[in-house]
Amino acid sequence: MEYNFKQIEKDWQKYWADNQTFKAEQPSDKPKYYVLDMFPYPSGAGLHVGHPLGYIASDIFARYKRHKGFNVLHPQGYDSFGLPAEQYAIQTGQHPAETTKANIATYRKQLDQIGFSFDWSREFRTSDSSYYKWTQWIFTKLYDSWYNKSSDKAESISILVSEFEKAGNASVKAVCDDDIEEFTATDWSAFSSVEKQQVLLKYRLTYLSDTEVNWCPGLGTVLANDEIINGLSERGGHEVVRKKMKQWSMRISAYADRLLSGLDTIDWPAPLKDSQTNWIGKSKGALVSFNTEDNKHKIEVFTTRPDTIYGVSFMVLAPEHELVNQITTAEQKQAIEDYVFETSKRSERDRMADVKNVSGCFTGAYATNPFTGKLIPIWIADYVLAGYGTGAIMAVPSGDQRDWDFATKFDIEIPNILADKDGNAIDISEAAYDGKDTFMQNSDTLNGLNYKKASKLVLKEIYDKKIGEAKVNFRLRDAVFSRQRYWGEPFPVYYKDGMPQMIDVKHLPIELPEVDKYLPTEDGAPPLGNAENWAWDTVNNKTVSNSLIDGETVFALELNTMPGWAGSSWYFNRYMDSDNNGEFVSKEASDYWQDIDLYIGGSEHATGHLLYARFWQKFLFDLDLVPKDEFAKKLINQGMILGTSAFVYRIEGTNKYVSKGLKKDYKTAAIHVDVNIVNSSSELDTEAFKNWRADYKDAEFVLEDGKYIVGHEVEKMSKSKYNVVNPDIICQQYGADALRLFEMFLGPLEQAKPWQTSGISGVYSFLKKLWKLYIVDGEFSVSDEAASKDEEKILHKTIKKVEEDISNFSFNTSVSTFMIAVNELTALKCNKRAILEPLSVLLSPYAPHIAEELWAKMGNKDSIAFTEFPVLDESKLVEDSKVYPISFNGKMRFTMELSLSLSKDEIEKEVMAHEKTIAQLDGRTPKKVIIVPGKIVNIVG
RNA sequence: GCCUUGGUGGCGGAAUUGGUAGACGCGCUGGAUUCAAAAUCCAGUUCUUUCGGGAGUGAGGGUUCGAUUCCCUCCCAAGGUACCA
Repeated sequence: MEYNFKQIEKDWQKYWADNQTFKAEQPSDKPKYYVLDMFPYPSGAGLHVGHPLGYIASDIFARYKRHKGFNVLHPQGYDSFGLPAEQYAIQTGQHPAETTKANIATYRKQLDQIGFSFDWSREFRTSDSSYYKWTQWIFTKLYDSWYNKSSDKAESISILVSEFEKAGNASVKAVCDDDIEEFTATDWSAFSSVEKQQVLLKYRLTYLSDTEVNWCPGLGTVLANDEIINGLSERGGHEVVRKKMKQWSMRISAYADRLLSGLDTIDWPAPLKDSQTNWIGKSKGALVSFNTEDNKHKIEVFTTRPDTIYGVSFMVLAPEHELVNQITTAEQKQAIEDYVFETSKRSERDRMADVKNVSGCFTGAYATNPFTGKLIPIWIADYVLAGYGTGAIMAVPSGDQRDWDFATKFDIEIPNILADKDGNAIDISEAAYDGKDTFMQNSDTLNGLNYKKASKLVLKEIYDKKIGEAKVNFRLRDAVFSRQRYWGEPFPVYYKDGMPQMIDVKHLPIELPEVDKYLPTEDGAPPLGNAENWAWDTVNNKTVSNSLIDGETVFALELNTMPGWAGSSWYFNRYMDSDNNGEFVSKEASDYWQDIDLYIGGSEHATGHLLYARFWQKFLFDLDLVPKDEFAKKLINQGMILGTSAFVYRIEGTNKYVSKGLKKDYKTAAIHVDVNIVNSSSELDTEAFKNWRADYKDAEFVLEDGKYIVGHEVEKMSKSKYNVVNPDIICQQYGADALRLFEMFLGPLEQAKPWQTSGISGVYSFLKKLWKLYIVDGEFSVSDEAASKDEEKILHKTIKKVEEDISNFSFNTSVSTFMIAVNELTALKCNKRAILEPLSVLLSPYAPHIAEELWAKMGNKDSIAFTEFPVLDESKLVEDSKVYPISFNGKMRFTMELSLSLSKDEIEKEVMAHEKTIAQLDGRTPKKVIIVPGKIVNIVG
């Protein structure tokens, strides 16, 4: 009767699959609970031990909630569109769909052997046309919508059209392009069809525009800001340059305020909320116009410190600013052109590399400070960004370090407008002072006022002078939604007279066409330009050969595809009703499931997926298509599991390797070595090393004590560092239950922690010990005897801790609790059903296979999965009492912690039992015992 | 620079209304069992010590009878972010 985990795990996985044990009920009278993992992109490398961490945690919670009587939705699927499959296709010619299919098969096999309680009947892939049909549909909905600032929500574009017909656009308050001219109802009706479409495009929530994009020549595509790290592409590390292209964009800026305020309503980790807050970057300030000296031009600036306007001594425009050419004087023309050319040549990367370097060029023009009336020079400099604010600033060198640096370098005046509370000027000779705890000086009507009062007053004056207004500015820009890639959702869009037209939902999905090669075409069009049947027949409503394009009934289709985040921005809604062919999700399903109760995934999605998904959810909510405007109530970021890399030390210039302890005597280079040929005491298998790779065939070693000892370092788990541990091997050697317990035991869920395979022996021997509890004289046996007080105490202690831990997501300490319980029960030789049955239920979320097996062996018919969670009986918990002296109102008192279950008499007894201790502590004996609620007893000395 | 999180034995980590610091596991040491090994079981394992003790949760200070826990200053590490006006 050995603990045969291989057989047990195989049997129960089959049982769960055959019985569809974890299929969510629908409809159901039970309360719902929706637990979701961020779905994986199925990469070719398969899973390593780090990947299942979050899945194990969510699985524990899902199983726990089932025990608690909830109807649990715990689905899984795949985010299967993406760049790696496409890159592989470019290299090998293999269709991305094939690669993806094969990778998913591997993933599924790996996931299944860990014993997750996923409801696989709801599985889908974002690359399924039955799924992306609805991604395309949501796109058309966005296209058919605009953002009404008056009602603060998205509305149908037809409402906007009827408004235009009635009264033009003067009274329309919308989030839209900023280059819109006013028109009346008469103007509107006079517009041609194409003109009308052009106007409407500026209002739609998804729109076409010439956008300056991050073009990555290495990948042949456009990247979003969050796909760029330090000026290089996240994938591949290729250079990224700025380029103008006609692109679809998402008007996420319309939701900036709601995305910000919505954060207060959800239970997400603080760092994640902070990074979204930063990303949205709301800043309150003012728009102020400065006239040029000749009064011909107005330069509008955005500032968060309008109170410092008396300290403005120059202005700076971004080199790309549209007024640069118009205001530059003849003498400065050449210098300015040179400077603009220089900056445009510099890549983002160069610009970031020398942030410290102050550069700029004088335009020769002057503007008037509207408050002081003084003339101030207008410069251009690349520290002012065209894309933020108005692309121009009023420079206050006394209060802004960059302005101070600039003024110092180019010898511009630095007027001091800042004083302390006593009216003494603040020293700005060495650096600017950017604190807000100052009082104004040399500022006319603002003198002596603090930051708050001065800001308020100056805003009023700006408004009265009609030179500006208060303004809230966001860093968040509209998201570019076009990718020049093959392996993504095609747009449901064709072009008529150069204007985009949506294809009706009736004719969706527009399926991804076949192409012979996955690279951009010769003339630089996206890969879909290679497709031969990529035209839209508006009579028969189907895709047809490009040769039939006539501009009358057959039109060219959009060649771009959607970005990776399109499919992942709404998928959580689809699991609620994944087989529905008529709707993206039915009203009944979304009314029942509502939103995700617990969402688990990595923090790397903070400003990508998690922001876009919130945006789409709010949009769908505005259209009354989903019941909640935030899609996930609670979110947990699981920490990464790091690999422990191993190193050998090659003596420089040789093929000789020195053991770690002796390396200080040599000049060495550390080289990664496969962790699989190193044993648990850091000893290298030198023969395996020689056979590992051809270069090491003739390797020689300098040993210490006859062994080669490797060095270790904790790093991210990755193939190239040879530190990847495959869960398959762990499952083979120790079983899925041991893997699950160990991953939880490693440390707090949200924290990064290193993997050490040797540590798994602890949880493995725990499982063996548990199994042995049931074996008496070689036979499986449980006793029906009543449990003793000690045994009950062990059980209830465990119930209490495990339940607390699960609700706090501290799964790591539960594992310790189980170990302690089993050690104690082993010492008592307890094989009583009254203890072991509830213990199995407690353990089942963590180690479901062994729990089910023992549950069945104890003679229970139904699966343990739906058995009620054991209820805590506090009276069984008799803890030892503790005595502490405390001081209260000057008198010496004592505090004593007693078990809750004790009666008044028992408390008296306990107190008297501690009399001696108390006397020792304070030299007195207690006179009176005061019992207060809870477990504290005050004893007045 | 800014924001966030964290800093406890050889290692991963326990310890919250402030109350016996180091649970549990790994590793290590000794023992039992074995022809031997594996497995298993038992004991020990923060440091230091003249065996009475003493010190100890990144450093320093504060509050308190009592601080890993609360407050202040600083140091270090990890993650995010950045010419954002």
